[in-house]
Amino acid sequence: MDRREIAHVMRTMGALLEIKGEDSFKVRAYEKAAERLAYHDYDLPAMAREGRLVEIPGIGKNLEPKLRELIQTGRSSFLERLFQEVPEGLLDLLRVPGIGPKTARLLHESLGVAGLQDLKVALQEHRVQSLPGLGKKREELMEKGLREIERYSGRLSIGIALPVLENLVGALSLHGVRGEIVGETRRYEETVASLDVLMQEVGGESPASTLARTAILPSASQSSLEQAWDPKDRAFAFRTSFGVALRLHFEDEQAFWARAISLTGPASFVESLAKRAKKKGYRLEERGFYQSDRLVDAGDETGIFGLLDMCFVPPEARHRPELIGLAYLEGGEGEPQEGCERFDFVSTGDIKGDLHVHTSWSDGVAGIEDMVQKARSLGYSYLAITDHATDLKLIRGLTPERLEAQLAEIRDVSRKYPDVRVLTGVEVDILKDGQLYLPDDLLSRLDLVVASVHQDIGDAKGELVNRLVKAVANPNVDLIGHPTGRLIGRRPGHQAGLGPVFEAAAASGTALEINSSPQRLDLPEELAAAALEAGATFAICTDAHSPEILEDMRFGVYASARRAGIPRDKVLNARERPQEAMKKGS
DNA sequence: GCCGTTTTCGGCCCGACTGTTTTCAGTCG
Repeated sequence: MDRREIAHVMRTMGALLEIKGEDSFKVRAYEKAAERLAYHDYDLPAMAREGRLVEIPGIGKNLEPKLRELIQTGRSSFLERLFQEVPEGLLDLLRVPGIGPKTARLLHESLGVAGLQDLKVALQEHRVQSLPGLGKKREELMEKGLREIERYSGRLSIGIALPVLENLVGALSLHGVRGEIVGETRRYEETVASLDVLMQEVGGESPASTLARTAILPSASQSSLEQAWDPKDRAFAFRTSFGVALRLHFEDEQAFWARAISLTGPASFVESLAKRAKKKGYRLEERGFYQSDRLVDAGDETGIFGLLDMCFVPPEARHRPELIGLAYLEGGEGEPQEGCERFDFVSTGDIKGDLHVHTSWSDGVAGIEDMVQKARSLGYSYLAITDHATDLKLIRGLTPERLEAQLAEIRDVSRKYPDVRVLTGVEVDILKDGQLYLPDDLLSRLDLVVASVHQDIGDAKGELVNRLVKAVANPNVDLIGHPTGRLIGRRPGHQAGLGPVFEAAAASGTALEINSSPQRLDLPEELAAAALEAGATFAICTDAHSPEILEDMRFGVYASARRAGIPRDKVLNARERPQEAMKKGS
């Protein structure tokens, strides 16, 4: 079981306890433990064996046995008990805006609502507004949120899907078995409906034997493996705790890459590639790349594109038909890969620094020095420390006084690490009237100012676009943080009518963030493409609240920027020197 | 439920907003 899947189960336990009405700090303890497990790479099987799980911060005498069972058997009797008391579907209700644990329980106990489908019906019949404490407004809020949730139901964030599959492929390779990530995950879709890996068949070994030998699914017996095998699909399908299926496809060596192309998709791309093949005298099928009924050994996927006189089309660009046309090298011979600058999108290797991170000066969990050390380990040339300046009380934000104190600490840390330029910055709130939370004279002294909307996200007065335009026009603002404010699968954010913001940003040189957090991916691909069209520049940032999250940069780069076709010269933090990444210079 | 103790229990993420109340519970950032 992947550590992220274990973390997911712990989080589920917490949520179920919350619905049961348990003490909120107890719930919090499960969430904290889950967080810890998700982001730290402990050798869990060894620690479980040696009774050392309690060494993990947040794991005490009560969580230890639950965690150990989960690690060693892939099951949890505690979770199963909880599910007997609280229907699984109630968990989904918690994602609906306006529904917390109390309301979820109320809906269940008085209306028998046990999931999203029940809720939908109850809302349609206006039975929800009759409940004590609820009313018409609440019903409308739920109805609106439900639509957003339905769009993402049964889907898993790329932020979990990708690392889980990378781990799995890594474990396979330790056993000499080749695996490639395919499907939506390979294309960096924001969310995926299934987890797909293509495994190469091992000569003289059945797929079930190969799988049993690699022990990547410790809880699966040989017989259960044989049951999960679908000979027609040539794939195993397993249920995961994430609610999406894990599919392990098998193919022999000769047909491996043809099958990989087919499984990577999307269907429209595979179809047009097959047409191209036909035109070039080949036949591209699901299970082989042929010329006159003979399997062609093209080497790998790139080789197949080459034989079709095409540039390699990166998987994350295959959903865009106009890009496929660009890949054709007519009359082309020789080295198609070299002539493919048209796919020269910004890449993770181009990123020279992160311009939006938090520390324990506001709601981050690590100190400035920890973040700087992590930035160094990633090979960055610069890092901007941008803690919150906000009047939201939950976050202990930076006041002018605390900001002064922080600047002194940044100076000290800077001296210690001369190889990384630590930029002074702030993430300042855009208030309800479009003013910023800190005064201009203070902002003008900082290297970099991120301005973001955290208040009145619901945009009660319909002023959001004006607020953003006002912030963009402020000469002290370098970057607009998570411009739409969406949270994937939870709230849609403001995705319509941002044209004026993009135009203002292009005119003033204020960059727009592509927030790399897999929960946000904001700007999303379509809007990033629109902003690019409008002439805007971008900064791809992680918004990290802990050092590990600095590694999430790739999600912004791939799942938004590259899918939108953004070139590196439009990305501030792909620039070599920090001064170039700041509008004002330094 | 965890942690850190002044070692056996109290603190841990606070407070505005909302819609529903008739004095506030629940949600959310």
